[in-house]
Amino acid sequence: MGATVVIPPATSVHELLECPVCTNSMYPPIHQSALLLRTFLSLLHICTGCIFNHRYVKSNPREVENATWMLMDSPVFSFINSLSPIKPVKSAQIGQTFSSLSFPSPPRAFTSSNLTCFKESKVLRRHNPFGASRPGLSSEDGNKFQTSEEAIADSFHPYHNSRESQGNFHDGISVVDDSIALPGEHTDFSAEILQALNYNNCGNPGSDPGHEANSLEVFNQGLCQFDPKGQESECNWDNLISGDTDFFVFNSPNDAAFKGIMQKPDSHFMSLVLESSIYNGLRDSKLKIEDYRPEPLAIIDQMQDKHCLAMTSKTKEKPNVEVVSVMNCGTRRRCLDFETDSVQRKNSDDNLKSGSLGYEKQLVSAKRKSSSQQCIMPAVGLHLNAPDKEVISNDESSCGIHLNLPSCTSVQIYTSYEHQEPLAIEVDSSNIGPQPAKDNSHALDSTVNDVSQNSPKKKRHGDCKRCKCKKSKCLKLYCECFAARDYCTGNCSCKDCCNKLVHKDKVIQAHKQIESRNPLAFAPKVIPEPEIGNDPNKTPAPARHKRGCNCKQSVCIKKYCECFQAGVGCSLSCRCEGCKNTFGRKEGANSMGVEAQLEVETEACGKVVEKASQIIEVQNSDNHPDFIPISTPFPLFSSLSEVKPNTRWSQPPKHSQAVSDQEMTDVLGGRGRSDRSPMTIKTSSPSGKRISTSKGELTISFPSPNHHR
DNA sequence: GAGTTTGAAACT
DNA sequence: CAGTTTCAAACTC
Repeated sequence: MGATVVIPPATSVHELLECPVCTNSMYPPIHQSALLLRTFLSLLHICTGCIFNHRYVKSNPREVENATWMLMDSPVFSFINSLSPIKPVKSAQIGQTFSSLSFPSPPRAFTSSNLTCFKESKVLRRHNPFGASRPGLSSEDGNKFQTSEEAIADSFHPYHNSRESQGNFHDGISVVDDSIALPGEHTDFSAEILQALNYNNCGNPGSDPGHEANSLEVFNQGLCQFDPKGQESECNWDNLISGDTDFFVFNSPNDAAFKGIMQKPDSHFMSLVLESSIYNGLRDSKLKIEDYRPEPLAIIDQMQDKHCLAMTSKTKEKPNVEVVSVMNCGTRRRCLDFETDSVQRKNSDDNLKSGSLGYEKQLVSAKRKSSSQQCIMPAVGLHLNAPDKEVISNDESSCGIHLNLPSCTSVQIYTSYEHQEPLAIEVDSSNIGPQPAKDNSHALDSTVNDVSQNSPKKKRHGDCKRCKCKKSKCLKLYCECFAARDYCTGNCSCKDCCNKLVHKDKVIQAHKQIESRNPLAFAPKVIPEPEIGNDPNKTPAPARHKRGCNCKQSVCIKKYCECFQAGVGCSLSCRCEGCKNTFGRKEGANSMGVEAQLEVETEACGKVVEKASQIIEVQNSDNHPDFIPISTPFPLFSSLSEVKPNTRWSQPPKHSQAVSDQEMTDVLGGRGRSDRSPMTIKTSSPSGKRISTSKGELTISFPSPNHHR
């Protein structure tokens, strides 16, 4: 307790952090479900691989995160628990504004894999959250908040009861930006904010009275980035834990961090907290904050989505900062409206003259509507300087966060609460520039998709749709959501769905029933494969499907095959016939004749080469500055890199659909691995085919037909 | 978007 | 445990 940890900042946006334990580059964030875990790890700069098995993380990133409960027994967790909160000793970068939308275009797509962009970190320093400097926050106040550890603990099972799982957790991590200066102009605002965020009455009878108010939110600048021209907008989940600049975990809104943020409306600050079913704890914390803000406050009941975004932006304009917390699955949502405009503040009583009333009206309207109609509200986050704009979108399909930026750029962030779902942003920048590519979501999609790789049956190419169960009531493993231990959302198109919080009992019952039948039914399907010596040829994949597939028709080269879908090779566990899994065939799958095998291999390899050629073509034609070539450690494309020496594709070219992210992902090893180790792609020719290039043209050479594995 | 194919899950 | 049915995702048109 009380140890001071100074975390050095990365020096470059593209600099990868180094795990102090293993000295490897840190594994990037994998998906959203382990947000808090990754937050902790990021703050400690300890990579996921050092928490879990490195090879397992490589091959089963999602499973690792699904197994974050393991952390509870991890000494690292104890270590984290023993640390006092962190606060930065270096200021956030200043100079990016929403008004100018000068966010740098982040790397896209493949960033999450080997190329995760760990942006510039702040030097963080822990401080004692139990110090006397907690004005206005009594111990009783503290009881109102679920600790971040509790949130994590609660999050370890999607069907948890956050209130039932009171743990013996203590302090959280607080990151305070000491450098945040308070423009006098905004002093009143901050005071107002803080006054508004009055916690004196916030209570949580169910909480442990011994608990200190704790980490409330995880914020991270750079999570979402907006292109100045509105042509590019992305949410970079990697940034969420990458130690990026302003990374805040508030002890409470009364905490200095919160003050700083709110007192500095021009600070470049963004945050996004996804509220999934596993984030009830965090959500509860959020709920507490907003519960006791006297006004303006709107309560939106009976929400089902699971997002929460809070954001402030650095803008030279005085933003109306409205923080809207969206609760999920029948829990309430709270909406905050922070006005920074002094005039508006002074005239706060005269809301008719201020835009905030517009918010209020709309929010209240939304509340009424939601209360009366039990509508499913998509995620709502923060709205900036857009009092005249729609605050909350009731479009279920949007399932996102609607941001109205001062520059008239409306940013719609689409994200499912589900960790495996793609995240997307749409930017309506009609007033400031060309319309963004319709498929802005694609970039994010790819980003998050990368993050969610190796997870079977997760992604459905850019949309927010999820399961479509009709008969199973989403209470059987047929249902992807249920199988992933997630609740269905409004994004699902299922019928008679019972996989909702309101049917929690049914869900748990079904869960238990299935587990009684098969205790491992919800266990990761892909497990690490022990290395076979050091011969890479004998280690087709670092993981394999636990039970193996049983494919008959698809010959394991389509997503019907769970092995293929998981991006792993087939193994002896498989009972497939005519296996042609490009990620690796099971031993003894060479029953086909040499010619047939060669044909198959040629076809498979040809497809890979074709895709690679497309990529190269796109790259050459696009020549985008953000298209960052990097060296490839990975055998297949080390050959391709001959086309462009030392070239690999950290991102797909922007605005190009010539090669989809998914395709690229597929080409680059299937599921978008999140580690940055060389990927094992079985198209590296079981028969020893070699891909070489000459003057930019790809050629494939084949060894003797007698060559077999 | 509708229909088909496919293989896992569930059932017998 | 094997065979059959159910189911929903993946795929095709």
